Amino acid sequence: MIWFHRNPQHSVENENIEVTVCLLLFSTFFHLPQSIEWRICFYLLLFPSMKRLNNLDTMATSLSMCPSKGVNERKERQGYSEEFQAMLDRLDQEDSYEDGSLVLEKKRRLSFDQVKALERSFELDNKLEPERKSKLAEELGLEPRQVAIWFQNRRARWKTKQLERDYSILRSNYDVLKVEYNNLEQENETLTIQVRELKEKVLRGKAECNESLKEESPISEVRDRGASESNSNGVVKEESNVDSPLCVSGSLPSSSSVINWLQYSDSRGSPDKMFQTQFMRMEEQNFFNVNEFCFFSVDQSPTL
DNA sequence: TTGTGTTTTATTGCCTCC
DNA sequence: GGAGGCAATAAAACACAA
Repeated sequence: MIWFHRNPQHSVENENIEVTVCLLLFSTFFHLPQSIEWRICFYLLLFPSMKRLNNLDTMATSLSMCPSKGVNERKERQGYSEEFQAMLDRLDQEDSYEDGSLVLEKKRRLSFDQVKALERSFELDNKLEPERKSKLAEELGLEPRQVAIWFQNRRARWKTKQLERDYSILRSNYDVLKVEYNNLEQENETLTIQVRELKEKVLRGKAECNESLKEESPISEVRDRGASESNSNGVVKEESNVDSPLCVSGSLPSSSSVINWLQYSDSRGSPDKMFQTQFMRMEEQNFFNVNEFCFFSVDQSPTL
């Protein structure tokens, strides 16, 4: 009975041959009749579902090793007894109808030419009007519904491809933006470092100024005292502040005083020109803030 | 040969439009 | 309410590696 195994990818023809060989052996062994009717009955007994997979005539011809085709079907059956012929007809009819509707054929792929014609038609217009559907169906020997289904599935495939294309475009745009963002981030970092260095220079300049003032203080004190003696309204103190604007004790220099100090020290030739130029430019653009040096947040990620 | 993944054909259920 | 479109899915056919 190992012969009767079922395999989904096993062809019906091969299986019929195997069954036939097995039946012949079985019949010989048990002295059973070896007529074609007996073989088919035996076959149907063992494989009641098989009558749906292949039509009975194919099975019968296969079992009898006499293949028949199309118009010869009735002729092939003429060799059967009347009762058996009637049974075949009855089974054929049962096989053709199920719950009042026709049993559908097994799923068949469209031929190359059919697909080519449908593709051509789809390229012209991916929507199918009833007239075109009927015409195409007639030309290709298909059911109008098959044509409609093909167009429907083709539209779905086209849509999927289109989505993939759109995605790849968006992806490449995103990659470009990301590279630009990384460059800007790097630039921002460089500028931040540069600003920090400038700030340190400013503080260092202030310290140097304080030291130099300490050295000059006895002279100025004498001068101040003399001036205050001659003029008691404090004008001289202002003059001394003009000479050294950064030296206002106890607070950081204001931006205007920093500029004045730069001009002052430039006249003496101590800070370098580049430093002054950058500093002035930042001052003009209101970029400079003593407590905050970052140009923009680096935490902000690029978005499309 | 067989298991598995992909493609193609077909069905079902829902929605929109006329 | 019927026709047609669409998304989700089933199932058969096919391709291919092991």
